[in-house]
Amino acid sequence: MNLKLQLERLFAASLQQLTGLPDVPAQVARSKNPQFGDYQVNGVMPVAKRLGRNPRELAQQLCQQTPLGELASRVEVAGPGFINITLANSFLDQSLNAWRSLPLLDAAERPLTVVIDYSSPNLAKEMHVGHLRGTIIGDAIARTFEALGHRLLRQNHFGDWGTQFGMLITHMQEAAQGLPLGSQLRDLEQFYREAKQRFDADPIFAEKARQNVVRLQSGDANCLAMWREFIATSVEHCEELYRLLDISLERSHMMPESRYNERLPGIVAKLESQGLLTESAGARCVFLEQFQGKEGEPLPVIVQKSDGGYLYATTDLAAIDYRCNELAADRVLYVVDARQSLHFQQVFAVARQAGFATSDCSLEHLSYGTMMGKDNKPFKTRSGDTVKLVDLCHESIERAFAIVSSKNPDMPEKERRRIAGAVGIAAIKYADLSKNRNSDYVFDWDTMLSFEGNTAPYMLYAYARLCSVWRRAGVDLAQFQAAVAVKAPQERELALRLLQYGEVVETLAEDCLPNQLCLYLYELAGSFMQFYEACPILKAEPAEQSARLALAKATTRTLAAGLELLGIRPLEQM
RNA sequence: GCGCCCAUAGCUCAGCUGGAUAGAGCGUUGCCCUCCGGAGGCAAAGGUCAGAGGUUCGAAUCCUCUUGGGCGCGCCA
Repeated sequence: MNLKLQLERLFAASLQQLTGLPDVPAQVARSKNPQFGDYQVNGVMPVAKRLGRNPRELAQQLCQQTPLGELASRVEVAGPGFINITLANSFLDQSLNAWRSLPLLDAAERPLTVVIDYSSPNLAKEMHVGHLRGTIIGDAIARTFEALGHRLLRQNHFGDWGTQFGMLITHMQEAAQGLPLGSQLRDLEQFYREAKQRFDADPIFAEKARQNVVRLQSGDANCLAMWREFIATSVEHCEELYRLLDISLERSHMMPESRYNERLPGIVAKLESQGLLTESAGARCVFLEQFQGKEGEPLPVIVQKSDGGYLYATTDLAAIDYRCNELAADRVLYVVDARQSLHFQQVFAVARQAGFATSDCSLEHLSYGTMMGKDNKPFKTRSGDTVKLVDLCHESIERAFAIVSSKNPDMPEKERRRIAGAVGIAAIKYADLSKNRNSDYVFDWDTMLSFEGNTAPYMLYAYARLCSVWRRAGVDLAQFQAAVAVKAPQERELALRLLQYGEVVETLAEDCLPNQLCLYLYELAGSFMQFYEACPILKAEPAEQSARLALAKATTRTLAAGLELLGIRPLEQM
């Protein structure tokens, strides 16, 4: 169900017929202003300009030649050459009634293999707020592609192989005596800080750490064993968070850096055989003309250090090779923060040049901005430390619990805890997802936990209210079958909004901006609230009641499905 | 020095990739409970879209410059 696409095709076809020009888009868009109908055709004016014709005249002809049938109740030329379309109520009814027995989303006409690289924490430390956005946004995008029937492959490219592991292993060797390792690693952040302190302060420790990196990478059994133990603990920490945040990443999606280790020499060899490698100050680099550094000197992509070690650019090249050639990806999406944009530009360019990425494989860096505190500086604790993700989640749940308790003092505590758990996590996710990922955003507890405005609590409330209607009506949602019959303006508005679900989700798979879906769901919830105020359901006459319940059912399904794409579980009561 | 991103209502943010009179929420000022969950709905006030040029039927959106902010630029990831 994609009204926009349906109209676009109708008008584009007759525009082509009318002008003889191939591939002219009709530029159908939702109308912002209700006086301009539901949809508008914007594509006539540019074409008229190109052909030196009168745009209003051409628009008039286009209206007459486009077979809209029963679809529209009003089609008119307006302004300099817009065509405004008002859909017929009967068409809205028919479409909604047909939709009842269909999946909410159409399967993609051309299913793609889409690889998405997200979350990808560094296992040396515990996950902190810096990982939040990528994890949440990536997860929503992944769920969306899946729902549209694409072949979606999650890749959790976590950092388990860097230089820091030498440091951590050394600290484990020296500090592990006495306490069992498990208890030491309970606070990974603390453990990392201690190791880092010793590394910076003690040259002997630092030297041992460097040796341990070499031993680890060359397969020393002892080092490997300690490394495995550390990684296992760290992975458990991540998984605990994924469960808490309801993130769809699982073991099978783990494709850490270490897994590319044995491929790295081959990557460098291929670059060399293609004459792309240059040695500079002992390091092996690829220089591309389009990248310049300070003072206009060429900027290298270093793929092998002077000591022979490999770098994350090398691993990323190996990952591109794997994703494009072995996984046969059509699109590879990197949900990584904006500061790495130069890195990805370089790596993508080298990958193309060297043929690791074929020309029909699209490499996309979906970057996102920084999470800021209320002071407009990167979000930190009062003492200036990074905030651990677990702590953030628990604080959110606690705050939600206080709010839920004040709203429902008589509810059993267990129930309030359950609701607070869902609301607290939903609030964090929704606050992030509802903002355009490209910009930095200010993290504010009061705004995100507010029940007013475009927030998780408002959305969950709207859903709970819907569920309450079903309980009151004594009707089983799954069993209920009745036809929609739109009359009141609020019913019409809601019906139209419902039918736009598909086009919104399909757009999301194009531009990967989940805030578009949030906005849609917020407007849907708003349309429902207005309908709910203006059109009584339970007190209506039987015929009217079942038509309204039919609208309510479509709303319930759509809201639940949309929230699920965002990784948010709706609550039946709150 | 070079490059990327950002600047929209008092505050927090949208603006669907160039469409008509720039929209929400908070806050402010009012209104609506004989009503299915008031955790709601309705309304008002609030704007030089940082500034200046340019492109064109049409610009918050594209181009150039200026100002102000964030980030990144050789062996960390």
